[in-house]
Amino acid sequence: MQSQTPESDRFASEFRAIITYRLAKTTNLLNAQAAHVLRKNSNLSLTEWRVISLINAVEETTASEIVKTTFIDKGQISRTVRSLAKKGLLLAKQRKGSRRQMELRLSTDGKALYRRIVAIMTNRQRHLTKEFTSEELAAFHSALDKLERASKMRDFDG
Amino acid sequence: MQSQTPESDRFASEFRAIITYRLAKTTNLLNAQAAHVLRKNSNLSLTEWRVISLINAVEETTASEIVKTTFIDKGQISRTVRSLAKKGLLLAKQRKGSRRQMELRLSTDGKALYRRIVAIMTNRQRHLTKEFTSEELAAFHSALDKLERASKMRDFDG
DNA sequence: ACAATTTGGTTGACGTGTCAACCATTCTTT
DNA sequence: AAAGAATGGTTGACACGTCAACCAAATTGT
Repeated sequence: MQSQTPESDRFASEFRAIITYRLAKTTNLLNAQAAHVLRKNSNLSLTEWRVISLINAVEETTASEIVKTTFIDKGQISRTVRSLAKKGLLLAKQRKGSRRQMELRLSTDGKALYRRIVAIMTNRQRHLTKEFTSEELAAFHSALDKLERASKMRDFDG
Repeated sequence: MQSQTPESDRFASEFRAIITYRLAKTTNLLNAQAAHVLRKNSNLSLTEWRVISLINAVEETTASEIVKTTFIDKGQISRTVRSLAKKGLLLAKQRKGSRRQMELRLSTDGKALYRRIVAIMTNRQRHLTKEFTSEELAAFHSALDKLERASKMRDFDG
């Protein structure tokens, strides 16, 4: 068995203070957890799952709209859409009045899978936030907003 | 020009609420920012930078200790250590009394590079947190702690 | 109507992250 | 002292992310 104390070592104090480091670590842990849950309950990757959720939320969308909201690379979205289509989980058809935009929707299988997985993921979300008061949650979101805004700056030398 | 509103679209409300999604997005933005800053000011990858900082903080360490604190994959650490050694930024020598543990330290070049980059990164850290009160910062860290603890659970079905 | 620009999407190359197998060494148990 | 388990580290295979080039369609400017 290993020590339970998180970061029970001499790095601890120095690095807990660095916000990006902490954030990256927590996100990695959470992503690994999500990937594990998905692997166990489906054959979806995390990106595939995110794309499915997104499409489900708006019924019908396009690749570029997904890119704009998620900031996931457009190449990756292109490939993910194709793999989901190949798995029969989404339907991509020409949007009428356009010869290049694709109208993306979940297939019947896709919707069913979504419903099955979202139930599990909602449990997870509940578990993750159960020690948060609603004020804490709001504060957390607002902190993320601030960080996102601050992430636009590119130069810190000079 | 594009709309300035973050997520000024129909996905917004649904997904802002999902904490892991928000977290992943913010972390991606911040990591991209860090990678950009590093590319501009050095030839270090983000992982290399993290390893350098870690080693600097404790003077002397081993690969496995880095793995334990960062949760970065040990294979990746192994390769990163090698590439840093190849760049002449760190020294890996046999720890005495052990024929397999490597004692890792920064070289003179490594220390100089660290000092140069850490100045920039400290500016960045300041920029990122400048809109935070110290209470907000503490609350943010505590929220990350809670999430980290909650990330250990693996099953949400059943 | 035409050229120039922007947009939607695809592809290839490459770097990084992740997993599992593996080996040598060290520690534990008997 | 030997067997078995645990540890430190390396490697290969592969999935995923990221960047840039590219193409066709659509929009804008003149």
